[in-house]
Amino acid sequence: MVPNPLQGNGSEGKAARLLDVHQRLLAAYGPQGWWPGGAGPFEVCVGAILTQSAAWTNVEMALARMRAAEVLSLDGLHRTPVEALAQIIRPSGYFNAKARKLKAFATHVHHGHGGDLAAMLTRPMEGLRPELLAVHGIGEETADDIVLYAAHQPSFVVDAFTRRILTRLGLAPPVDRYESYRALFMDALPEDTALYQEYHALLVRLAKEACAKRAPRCGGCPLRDICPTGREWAA
DNA sequence: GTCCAGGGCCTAC
DNA sequence: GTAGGCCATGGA
Repeated sequence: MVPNPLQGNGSEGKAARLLDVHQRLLAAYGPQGWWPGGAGPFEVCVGAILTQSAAWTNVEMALARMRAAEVLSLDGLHRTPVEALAQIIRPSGYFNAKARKLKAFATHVHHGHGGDLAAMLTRPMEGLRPELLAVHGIGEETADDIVLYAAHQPSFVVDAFTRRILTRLGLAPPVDRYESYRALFMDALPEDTALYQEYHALLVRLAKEACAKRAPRCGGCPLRDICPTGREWAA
């Protein structure tokens, strides 16, 4: 069968629509420049863990406190007791759980790669991603954050925003799984790290700017004329 | 006061 | 294999 791109059914139609969505978001918001190297790979890894179910402003507070306490390094994570670390990262929420996760990450880099984070991150993502997933506290989204923004390898990041936006656009995959969403993007898009980084950041921008969970502002949404559910919220 | 934020682990069924 | 509880702060 030959999918009709105009109907948005079939993988080819979805691929074309996903490319169209990126073009529209880029035109509306411009490049977002998330984690463009200002934060080193280590800080990206820490940020990826701290941001789990937390607002980024809270993560920034925690990172600043870690920097001030001189524990924002692999060595710093090692020598700081988990209880002390938890107090430092308090503002990011779930601080006891996240302190354990940070310690687990540091321990893994130490034991698995002799403390050489760069060596770990230069592994091809086919090996790196499963390796990260095996670390306590690193699930699929966090692993992809690290692969994409710290290792600079093309693994698409799916978050709650991505799912919400695709659902409203009528582009959600039939099976509601992380991997289904990830495959949707990776099958549709060329394998391009910068593109994946920008696309994900643009989706987050859209979610905050127009496609909020409650009371979305569809009037100002750059996707309003290609979004089938926009009308429900137009008033 | 309520809701939400750049999730993941653990346990029970 | 999956649904539900749990972890917790700060801003809107």
